[in-house]
Amino acid sequence: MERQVAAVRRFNRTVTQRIGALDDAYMARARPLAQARLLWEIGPGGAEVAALRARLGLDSGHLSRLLRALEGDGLVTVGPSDRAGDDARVRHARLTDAGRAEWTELDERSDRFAQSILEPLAGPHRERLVAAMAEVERLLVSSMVVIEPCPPGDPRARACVRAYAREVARRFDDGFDPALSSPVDDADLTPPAGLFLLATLNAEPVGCGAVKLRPDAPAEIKRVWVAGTVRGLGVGRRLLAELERHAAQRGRRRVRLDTNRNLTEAIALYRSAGYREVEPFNTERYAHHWFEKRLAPRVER
Amino acid sequence: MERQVAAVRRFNRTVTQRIGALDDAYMARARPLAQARLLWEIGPGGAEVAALRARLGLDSGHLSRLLRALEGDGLVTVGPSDRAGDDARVRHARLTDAGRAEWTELDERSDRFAQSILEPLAGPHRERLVAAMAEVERLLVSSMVVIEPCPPGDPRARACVRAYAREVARRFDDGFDPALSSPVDDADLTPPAGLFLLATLNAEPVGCGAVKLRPDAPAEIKRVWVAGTVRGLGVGRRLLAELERHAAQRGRRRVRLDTNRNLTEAIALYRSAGYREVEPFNTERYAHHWFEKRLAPRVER
DNA sequence: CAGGATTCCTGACTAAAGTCAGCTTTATGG
DNA sequence: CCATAAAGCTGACTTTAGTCAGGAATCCTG
Repeated sequence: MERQVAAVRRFNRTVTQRIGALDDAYMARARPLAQARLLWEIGPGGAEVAALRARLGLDSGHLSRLLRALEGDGLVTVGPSDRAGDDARVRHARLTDAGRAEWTELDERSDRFAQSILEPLAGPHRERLVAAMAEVERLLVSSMVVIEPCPPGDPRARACVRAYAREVARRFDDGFDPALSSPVDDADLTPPAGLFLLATLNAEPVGCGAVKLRPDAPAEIKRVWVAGTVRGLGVGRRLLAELERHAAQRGRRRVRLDTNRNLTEAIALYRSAGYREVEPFNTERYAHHWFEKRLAPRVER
Repeated sequence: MERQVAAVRRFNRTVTQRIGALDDAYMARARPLAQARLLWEIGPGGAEVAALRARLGLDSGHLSRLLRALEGDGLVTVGPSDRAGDDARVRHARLTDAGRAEWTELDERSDRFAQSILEPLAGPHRERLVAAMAEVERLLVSSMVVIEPCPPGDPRARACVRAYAREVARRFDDGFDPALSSPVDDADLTPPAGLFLLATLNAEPVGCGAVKLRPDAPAEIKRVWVAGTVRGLGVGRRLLAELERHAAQRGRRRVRLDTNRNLTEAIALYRSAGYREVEPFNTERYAHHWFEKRLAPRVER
C-alpha cells in the first residue's frame, strides 16, 4: 500500500501539476483562465447557466460576472431558452459567431497541445501512452463512483430501474415483461424493510442494487445493475458488498438472490463473491439460477 | 492519430483537471495555495531561493513576498548558505521546527489524498491503476525530454560525457581508459566539423550524442549515451535520428559507428534503426562491432 | 391568487496572484 | 580596484478570483 501511495503521489505531482499547468496556459489566450474555461464549457451548442455553474463549480455571482464579461466582448449572448414552455427563470448561454470562432481556436489549441505530447514519442510508445492514459482515466472514474442509500422512489433510482428493465428485456431469451416477474414494492426496499443503493458518478446515476429484509427469512438481493459506461470497474462488487454489509448489520446470516442465465457477468460476480448455487427458492418466471451466501455476523457500527 | 489526440484530451480533461483541483484543495490548509506549495517545495532539507523560483516558475518579487509571509508566520528562515565559500548572494530557505511540523502535515494530507483515490478500488484494480499511472508518468516524462545542439565544451555536455565514461568503465570487460581509446577533439564535434546533441529533462542533462563530419568520409557517430532514469523511452533513438538527419542534411550518404559487445541495448538499437554490421573501419581499442547505415539524401530545410 | 421557492442578477467587498521598476549586496573579469 | 553582472528584495501597482447580501423575475402549491 505504501508503495502504491507513493506511486499515486508521484503521478499527481508530475502529471497533474505539469500537464495541468500547461493545459491552462494553452487554454488561456489573451483572456483570463476562468473566462476561457467558461467559453469552452458553453460550447457550440450553448448551455444552461445552472448547468455551467454545476459543471465548473462556480459561485453564482462569479459566474454571472464572467458571463457579462464574455457578453461585453461580444462572444456570448445570454437569454431565455428558445423552446416555448420552458422555465423562463432558467437562462441559456449561447455563443455568437465571434464566440464560436474563439471556441474553435481553443479546440484547435487543445488539439495542438495533445499533439505536442504525442509528437516526441515513437509510434509504439505513443500507443502505450494512449492505452495507459485510457486505463488511468477509467480507473480514476470508477474510484469517483459514490454509492449511497436512496429512496427507491427517487427519480434517479427510477431511471436506474428503467435502464435495468430495458437491458434485461434486450438480453433475456424471451424478453422481459415486468408483469410476469414477481413485483417488488417500493416499501420493501425502504428502511427498515429493505434498502435501495444508488451509485452515482458526478451526480449522474450509474448503477443500483437493493436488498429486501423480510422478518425471518434470508435477505434477498434484487436489481443489481451497473451502467455500461462503468462496467468492469468493480462497481457491481462494491454494491453487492454494501448490501451484504447492511444485511449482516441487521442480523441476517444468509443472503440469497436469483438470476437469469444470460446475465453471465452477474453470475460470475456472484460466484467470485462467495455465492453458492442452491435449489430454487422461488418461482420467478425469468430465473434460471438461485444463489446463496452465508454472512459472517457483523457488529453494529 | 486523431483517435490518440482525442484520448489525450479526454485524459487531460478528466484526470488532470479533477485530480489537480482536488490536490490543490488538499494542499491548501488555512494558507493560500502558493504559500503551501512553496513550503512544501522547500522541504525538510531546505532549498536555494533560485531553485525554488525555477521549480515553481514564480516571479522573483512574488516569491520574495511569499517567503516573507512564511517567515512572518515563523515557518521559514531565509539566510545565506551555511557552507563557507558559497556565493553569498544565493540565499537559502530552511524550515523552522514549526515549518517542519506544517510540512509533515502537508505530507500526510498528500498521503491521505492518494489513499482516497486507491481506497474505493478493489485490490486488482488498484494494482492496475498504479501500473498505468507509472506508465503514463514515464512516457510523459520522456515526451518532455528536449534534444538540441550544444557546444561540446558546455558543462552539461561535459557532465554527460563523464557519465558516459563512468558507465562504460563499469560495463566493459576490461574497464575503460580514455587514453587507450581514440580521442575525440571538441573541435570535431563543433559545427561545421561535427555536431554535439544534448538531451535535457527540465534543464537537467539526461543524454547526449555526437557526429563527426570529416570532409570526404562517411559521417561517424560517437558518444551516444542516455541516463538510466530515462532509458527505454526512445531517447536514444531520437538522438540517433537527429544525428542522422544532420549528417544527411550536410550531404553525407553513409553514417557509421563502432561499439563494444557489452553495450547490448545500444547494439539492438543500431540494428533496429537500420544499421548493418560491417568490417572494422578503424582500430579502436574497445570496439567489437562496426556498423554502417545508408542515408536517404535529404533536402536542406 | 397569495406566499414561498428558485434562478439569476447586481453591488460592494476582500484576498490572492502576478508585474515591473529600481535598489542593495555580492561576485567576477579585466 | 572598478565596471558590470547576478541574486534577491521592496514598493507600488493591476488583474483575477472569490464571497455574500440582497433584489427582480418567474415558478409552483395549496
